[in-house]
Amino acid sequence: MSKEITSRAEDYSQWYNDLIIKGELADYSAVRGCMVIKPYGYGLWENMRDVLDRMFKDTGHVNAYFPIFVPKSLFEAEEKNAEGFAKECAVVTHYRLKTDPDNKGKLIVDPEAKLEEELVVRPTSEAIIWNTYKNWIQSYRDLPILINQWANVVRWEMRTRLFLRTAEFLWQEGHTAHATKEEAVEETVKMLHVYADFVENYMALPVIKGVKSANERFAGAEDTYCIEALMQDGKALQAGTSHFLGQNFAKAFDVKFSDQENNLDYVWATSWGVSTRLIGALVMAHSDDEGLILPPRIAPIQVVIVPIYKGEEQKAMINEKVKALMADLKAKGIRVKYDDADNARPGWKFAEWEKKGVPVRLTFGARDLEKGLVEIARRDTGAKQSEPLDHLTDLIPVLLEEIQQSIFNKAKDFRDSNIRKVDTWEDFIKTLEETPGFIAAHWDGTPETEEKIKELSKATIRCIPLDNPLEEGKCILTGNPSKQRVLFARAY
RNA sequence: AGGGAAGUAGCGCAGGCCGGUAGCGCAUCUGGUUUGGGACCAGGGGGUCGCAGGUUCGAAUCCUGUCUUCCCUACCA
Repeated sequence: MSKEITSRAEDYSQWYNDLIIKGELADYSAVRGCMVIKPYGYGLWENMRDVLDRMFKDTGHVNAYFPIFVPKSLFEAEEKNAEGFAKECAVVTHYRLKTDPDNKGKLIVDPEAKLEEELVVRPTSEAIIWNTYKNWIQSYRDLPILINQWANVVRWEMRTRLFLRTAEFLWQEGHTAHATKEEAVEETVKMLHVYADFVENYMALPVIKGVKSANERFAGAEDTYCIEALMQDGKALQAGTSHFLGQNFAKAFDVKFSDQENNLDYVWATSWGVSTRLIGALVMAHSDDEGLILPPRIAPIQVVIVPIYKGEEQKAMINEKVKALMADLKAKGIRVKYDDADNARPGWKFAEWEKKGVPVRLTFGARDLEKGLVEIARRDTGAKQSEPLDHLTDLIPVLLEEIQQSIFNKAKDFRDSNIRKVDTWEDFIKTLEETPGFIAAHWDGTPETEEKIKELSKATIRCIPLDNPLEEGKCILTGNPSKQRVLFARAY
């Protein structure tokens, strides 16, 4: 936990925003609620995307692309889904502008160019995709369809936050169609595990896998599975979701298939997605007051080299040694950057790369090099040590892995020490105020009680963990009998 | 939508109560000296003070209206 972080939300907000802006990940744009992802931040997203894409393909999926516009009539076909998103849709109503007759040089929307049917800018793609699948599926031989799409979506949120909740965001959405319920459920759970694998092993962020309660379920889903992560201020963040959609979309879009016995039945569906919100999770979970801390496996730059020299002669000597090392490191697949800009001093560069969270910094100083040494600094711990130049090629890959593990362990220790069992309402409120984090508590299983708890405490049920042990108990609010604890937290 | 705050140089802010030619820090540009943890000196450029009215000899400042943004509630990957 960062020494400057207080429990006050606005301080934490400020800290978070500064990290992202000063770390060069993203910035606010001219468009309300939308962000500009800068090259460094986009590089991070690309690395995450590449790993996920490989995982999707390894589990049998292929990529495709569907339109950004969804005709309103298609959008409203699955009622619950449409209702769930209706409040936050951007809608295209016209297709042309014209010069304002009263004010030359200005444009107005041409009232003559009103669309016959409005187009919804996709907040998610189930509607357009299932309308398409209808034409692709006739027989069990056409199944399963295992498609993923990398896309942008728009959700017109009232309140926005860089990466966590922007009006437009980038994501992937998988949409699969299956012949049986069992196969669809299996797919839903399989993809949840893919997400957990990615977030834990690449983003170094421990997650809890679970199922959402009815209140928190995706609009139009039968079951929503999720991974939940804990941020440094003790609030939870939903890091990814995988939905079992049952036959809801198949029924809404009339997607039927003939099975092997020639029976006609509706298709079973899943959808699953993670977004650029993951970058927000990464920032909030690992950073400190000096800036970002990026896990080596997805960091855009894994090693940065800063030279320190006096005069051209030393500079040339250092350049030569750096060039040789860089060639070796690149041959091992390590992303390395040489910061040889001569308009900034070393101290400036150190601070700058620390803000950007580069896992390892090498300082090539003329003084050390005379002894054949190079200083290695770890971003995660701040530790510095000098090592012989000729050992670096072997040492750095090992060090990067060690840092990856170390960041994960730190986050896991924090998470584990902030899951608390609570049995009374008084303790529940007190724990939320004094030591925020996950709270494992009994709940009577009714949506009404969940709603009441949310109203009174601002805490929601984050999930019912997958491997949750059964345990007799009493609901913390109503005292009614309960068979298991569920995880509560205040959330982003 | 309800409650609170703010709009002044690219960024961050002061000035406002008490009207009198627009200020500071960072950034930027020029020249020079520097380089082992955000260098220093000197000089320069950049603003119709959110917008529209009003009061006044004179408005960043006072008054009225208006727009925008942020924070707290509601919604949400």
